[in-house]
Amino acid sequence: MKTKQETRPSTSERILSATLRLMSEKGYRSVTVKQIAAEAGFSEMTVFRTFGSKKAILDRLIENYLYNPPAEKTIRDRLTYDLETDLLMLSEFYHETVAATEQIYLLSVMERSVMPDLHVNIHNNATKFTDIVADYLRTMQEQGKAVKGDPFVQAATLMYFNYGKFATYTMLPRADRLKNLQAAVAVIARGLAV
Amino acid sequence: MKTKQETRPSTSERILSATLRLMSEKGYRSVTVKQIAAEAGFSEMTVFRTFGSKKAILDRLIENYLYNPPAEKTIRDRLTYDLETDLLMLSEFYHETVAATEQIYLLSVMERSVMPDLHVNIHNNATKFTDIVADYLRTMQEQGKAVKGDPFVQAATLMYFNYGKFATYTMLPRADRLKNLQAAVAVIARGLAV
DNA sequence: GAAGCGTGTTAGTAAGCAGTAACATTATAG
DNA sequence: CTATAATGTTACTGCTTACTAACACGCTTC
Repeated sequence: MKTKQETRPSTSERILSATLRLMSEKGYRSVTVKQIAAEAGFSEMTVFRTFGSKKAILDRLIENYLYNPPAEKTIRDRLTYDLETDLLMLSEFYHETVAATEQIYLLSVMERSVMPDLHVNIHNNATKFTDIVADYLRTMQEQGKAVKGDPFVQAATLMYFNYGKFATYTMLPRADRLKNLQAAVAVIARGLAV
Repeated sequence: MKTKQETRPSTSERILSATLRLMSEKGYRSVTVKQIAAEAGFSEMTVFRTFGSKKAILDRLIENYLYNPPAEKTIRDRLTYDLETDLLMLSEFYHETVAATEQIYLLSVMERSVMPDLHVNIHNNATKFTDIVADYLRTMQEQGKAVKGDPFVQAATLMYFNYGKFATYTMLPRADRLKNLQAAVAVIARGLAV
């Protein structure tokens, strides 16, 4: 535990972020420890001294992710109960959240057959988010502010859209991740309005 | 060229499909030639005799895909110019098309840093499909049967949704790929109706 | 300045894997 | 039945890569 003052990242932190950067691009097997060391700015020996094995670095990455789950805290406080406003806010929040863990997402996709738990975990987080949106839509239906229908299917419509957009821009990096998000959400909001 | 009568697949065909099956799960590097041989029901030697190298199998797979592009033929003929009907038909057609090439899709995702061309090619096919939907929506707008707006953004809304659904079920295989497709498309169709 | 810690360097081992060579066996066609 | 094509078996080479051992260097701290 260092002082809270942000200093130069530690050796293990630099190795971890280098590993994540490389493996989210090429996958576990294609990345060599030598490449990790070079990316982190150390010698290969230091990597082995710090983590013991290549596998241990990956394990630590996943452990770190699982212990710092994407925060879903205070979205509910920000609801205005105006349909389009809220759906846009929820979508923007989703994109912020997943953008922060997109490298872990890519890794989980590429190594899904080796570490199915991680991939399922990430999927479950998305489902949780969909549940929140579904809860919201149920409330809106009760208030006569949203069209009647299965709220989970309605929420999933929005979330599959958001996921499709996220995945596209994550695997094919370009600018403008959120380009046209407002206009697209407006279409869905209109489809859900009364 | 054998007779047209469908016989037992040839050696090279069996090796190719075994390779695609394995590599779409684990990626190029994690699959050994020995595993390919076992999956195809041959000895390792036969694989090398047939293709010369591991890389050559992959090259052939991609070549086959590029020479048999997903057919987009006669969708336009099937349009009814009823918004929801057509958007559902287009979505179903999209899912049929991509389901047929989902293994190539998975491979292109996992090897995207090694073969960016394939990944971009697949993305371009999706964009072409979006263009078709956008053309359709433009026509519908002109006929006063769809709400005014940028038709490409409208089409992309539907297609990001479809892609999100496809990707979810492809990377996390379960039954019911098209479950709730109709209800979800109905939401989007409602958002696009006049 | 001595001790200890973090890091680098060099050399090496062991395992896995792509690919080759040579010969044996089985299946198929004429 | 025989010749040929397809496939199997075994043994091997060479390369890559995870990982270890041993020693050297420099920086901080007391």
